[in-house]
Amino acid sequence: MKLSQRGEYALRALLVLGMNHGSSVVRIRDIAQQQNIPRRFLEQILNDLKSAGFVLSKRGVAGGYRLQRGPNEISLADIIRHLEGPLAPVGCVSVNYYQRCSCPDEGKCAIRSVMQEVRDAIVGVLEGVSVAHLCDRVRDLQGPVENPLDYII
Amino acid sequence: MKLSQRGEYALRALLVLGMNHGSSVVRIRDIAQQQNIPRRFLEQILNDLKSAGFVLSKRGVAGGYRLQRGPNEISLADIIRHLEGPLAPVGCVSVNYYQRCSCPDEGKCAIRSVMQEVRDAIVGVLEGVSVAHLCDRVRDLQGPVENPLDYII
DNA sequence: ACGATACTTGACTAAATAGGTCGGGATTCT
DNA sequence: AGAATCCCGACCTATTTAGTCAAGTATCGT
Repeated sequence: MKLSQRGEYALRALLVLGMNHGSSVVRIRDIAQQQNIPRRFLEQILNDLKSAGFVLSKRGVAGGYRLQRGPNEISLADIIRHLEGPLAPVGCVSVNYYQRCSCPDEGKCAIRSVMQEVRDAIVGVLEGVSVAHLCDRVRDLQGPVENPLDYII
Repeated sequence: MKLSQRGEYALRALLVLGMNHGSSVVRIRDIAQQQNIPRRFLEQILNDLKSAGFVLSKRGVAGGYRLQRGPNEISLADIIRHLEGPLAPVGCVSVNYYQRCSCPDEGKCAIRSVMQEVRDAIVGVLEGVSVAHLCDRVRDLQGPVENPLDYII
């Protein structure tokens, strides 16, 4: 479950969009500058998030991105699963990306039973946190600010 | 924290050594055959585990490997940390492999605070399980067997 | 002493993944 | 029309993963 750079960028971008939910759209360039993400790379990432249904885009002069669903309907688990694949440390305990492993009997595999616990622990945290929750944490951790763009993410 | 093939092989090998603790040593070939691990690759892995102090080796005709410390003194966290590096999903919440990330203020980073919880959850499980615990689970999951080599791991 | 058996060491390789970059096309606003 | 913005696919380089291989060294039984 090591989060790739790509994954971290995606989370940061979605958090920016979450903080600006309600206002129209945010430009790639603004997100890239504010978060110090390579612009071209971020284009690619947002495109991916778009085809996955996390965000919407608007083209043209006043174009940009915004969240497709409400911030409280998107869990970090969903996002990371889409970006990085399984949350589980091994395929044989993954619910969404199950893959049989080479051991003779999964039901009797001790390593698997531990990994199952690890998976449950990870999923427990990530399913419980939505983009909206992240936004709350930002506001909790920093004092209230006038302009949403002033929040440091 | 996706466990690599190498890491899984290492855990399986250590579990075999744990189940055979007390008897003298176990040959690479036996572990490889029993666990269906490529022999040459396993050589490499055990060598690594040896220089890390997890196992001891004996050369020559009646040679093989055994655990260096007692099975209850080796936690899965230790093993995986050595093999795969940080357990934390991002470097900025890793205790043993801390690495500063690019965000302006770690103390106010909402993503980091979630990742911190994920790390704690993972470490909580893996620190709590030793090779000895794994062996217990094997015996719990399978009925008792005469020969330690008959346990399916 | 000697040969068989096992571990030891270091180099090597092929394929996949990570982390980007780039050029040019399609839309939309003014 | 023209500028700004997203869209799309191809491309690139470095690192990691999953192994393989050859030759060397220690140990034991006879």
